[in-house]
Amino acid sequence: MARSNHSRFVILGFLADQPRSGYDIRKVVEASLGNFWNESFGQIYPALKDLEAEGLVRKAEGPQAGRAQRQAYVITGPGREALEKWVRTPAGPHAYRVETLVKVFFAPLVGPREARAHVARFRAEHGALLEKYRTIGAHLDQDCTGQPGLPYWKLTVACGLAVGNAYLEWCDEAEAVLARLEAGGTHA
Amino acid sequence: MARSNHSRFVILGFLADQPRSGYDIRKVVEASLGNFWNESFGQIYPALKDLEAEGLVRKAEGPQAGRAQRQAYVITGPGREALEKWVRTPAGPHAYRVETLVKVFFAPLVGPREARAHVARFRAEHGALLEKYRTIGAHLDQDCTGQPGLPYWKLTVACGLAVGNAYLEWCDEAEAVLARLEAGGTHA
DNA sequence: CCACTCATGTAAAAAGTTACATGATTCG
DNA sequence: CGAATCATGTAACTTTTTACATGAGTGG
Repeated sequence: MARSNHSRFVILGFLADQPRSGYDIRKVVEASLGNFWNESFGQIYPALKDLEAEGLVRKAEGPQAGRAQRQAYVITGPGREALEKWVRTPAGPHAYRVETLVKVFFAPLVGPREARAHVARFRAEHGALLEKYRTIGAHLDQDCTGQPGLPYWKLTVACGLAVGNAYLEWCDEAEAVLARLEAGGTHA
Repeated sequence: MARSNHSRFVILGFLADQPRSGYDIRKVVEASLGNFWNESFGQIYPALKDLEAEGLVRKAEGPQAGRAQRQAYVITGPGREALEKWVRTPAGPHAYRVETLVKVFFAPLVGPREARAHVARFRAEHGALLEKYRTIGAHLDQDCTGQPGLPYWKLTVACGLAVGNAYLEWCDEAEAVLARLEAGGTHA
């Protein structure tokens, strides 16, 4: 089964919006796809080279805006076609690994106290994430008014909020269950 | 930063419960950690060899229950120690990649109709997942009554349910937004 | 001038998936 | 006996992370 190589298309996606350098792409991925996707330089720079070799992007000519070493890339016609094709393609199954849940699963080995610590950290993490999503949402409303992408982008933020809230509610439930176990139970 | 090599510990975790073969481990991971973790044979068999070389597990002796070729492994004292240490160690940041959200993010390129298709598939996927979690929850209640791990295991299922429901609710919201866009909007 | 950020890139390692090869056992 | 399942394992490949090396420009 041919692999889908998502990184390439994420890069193309941001070049479709405007010319950007590898460094720019990294930043914009972090700021917008944020916590449901990320790309490291180790992926971006080689991918840009490959994309150029295949004619899906080309180097922006002339003096670059900003710093001297900066090299922006521009998407090409075939690049746009490849991108749109990928966007239309059904997503693969949603695989996710949640280390915290695995540790809660095995927590009978170490007792409810340790499990509660995991839950507490998980709560802090997702609390912070929710804050971040709220900030992103506010920025979107301010900076992107009128842009056709806005409703789509807000939906992705809404998903982060919905799931983040679900995690926090689960933390409440877990905390209650584990506190009762710790109070009442005899454990190793 | 030394990597944590989670697979090893998941394997140890299931050997702590009872002796199992690589094949067994694969099955039990799928059945219990299910959709928030998975291990493939390509990870399990090499990992078992390594664990044995390090003295964290050993081969079960004598004729194996079940088939002839079956080779079960048993966790050792040091293995148990290493496992408990890992279970106590704080989980790393919760990284997750949601391909569907990336495609929704870039969907302005292809219009609301395509975005709705992504949402519909996402809904079907998570609907099925919720069913699975309910089944697992029911099995837990039936088969694991009285086992000390039960409340912990139920918590992991509860988390799957909470998040799955959040995804479904988001699908409703997304569907509504996109339907409005498709009806009213002029798009490329 | 020094520290910091901007910027590009490579090399190596780690992690994970997939496909394949092999053979035993069970069930119809 | 043939098909399906049980069972183990390897090799190749893809993907991703991490660490490192390098150097230019900016601000104090």
